[in-house]
Amino acid sequence: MKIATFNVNGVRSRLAHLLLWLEREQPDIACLQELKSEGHGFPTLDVRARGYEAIFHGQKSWNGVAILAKGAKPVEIGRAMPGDPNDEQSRYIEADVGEVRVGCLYLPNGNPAPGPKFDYKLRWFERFTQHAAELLAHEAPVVLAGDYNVMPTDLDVYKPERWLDDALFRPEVREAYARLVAQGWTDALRTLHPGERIYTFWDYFRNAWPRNAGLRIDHFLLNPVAAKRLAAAGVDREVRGWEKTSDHAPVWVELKPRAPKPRTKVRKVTE
DNA sequence: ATGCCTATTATTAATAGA
Repeated sequence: MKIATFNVNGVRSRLAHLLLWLEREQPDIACLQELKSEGHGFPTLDVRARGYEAIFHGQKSWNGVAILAKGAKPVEIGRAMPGDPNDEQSRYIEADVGEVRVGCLYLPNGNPAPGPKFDYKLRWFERFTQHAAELLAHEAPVVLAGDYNVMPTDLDVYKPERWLDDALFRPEVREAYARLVAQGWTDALRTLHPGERIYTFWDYFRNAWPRNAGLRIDHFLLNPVAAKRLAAAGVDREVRGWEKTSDHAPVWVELKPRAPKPRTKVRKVTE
């Protein structure tokens, strides 16, 4: 089973990119972020024509998240991150797709830091961490996928010293990510590719893509049940090279099928 | 220290992104 996450940076302006990517890569589940569109702008019929059913949490102009699944509509579990009933921003949606629980997130950017936006980011991170603690022990595989807006370590930044005061790399944010992972989550890409430079985002500025000045900010966290089945993980870098493309590339993981149940012992005789 | 580039919204400029 292939599960992907893709910050599309505008689902309407990036519709052709999204559809071409779905046709080529055929993920079983796709998490999308930065729809930048209200619900009625979501291309339900276009993705259905490619074999996908979708649920989404849209918003005018900004934010917006969606979960797509091949052949079956995701069963929505929730769309509001607990902890702040006044939070109006569409940054999270959670669903069951078959046996897999999927959380699709778009964590706040937080710049400029310090400031109210940075405070909001840290509070959101804390709410997410509390929610994740409940999901960790779920009996079924849990996959938390999306744009976390944090580079976890120096290895995840083309030039760490330049980003020290940025909201994506400040110590508070890296520590928040580390605390989350320490609950028992597996960072899928880093676990399968230790020591490797992996980027998922390249700024539109500064000629970042041609010179590979990238950041790793889109992540997959797996609970122990899912981590046991982790078979492969990667980045669809070629998408970032397309014309008028998103500044993020899609990221994916491959989970092995569920192990067959051990043979049952001799059935108890009841009478 | 700031802009670079891009999308959205609302009217040619402001805001947000990372």
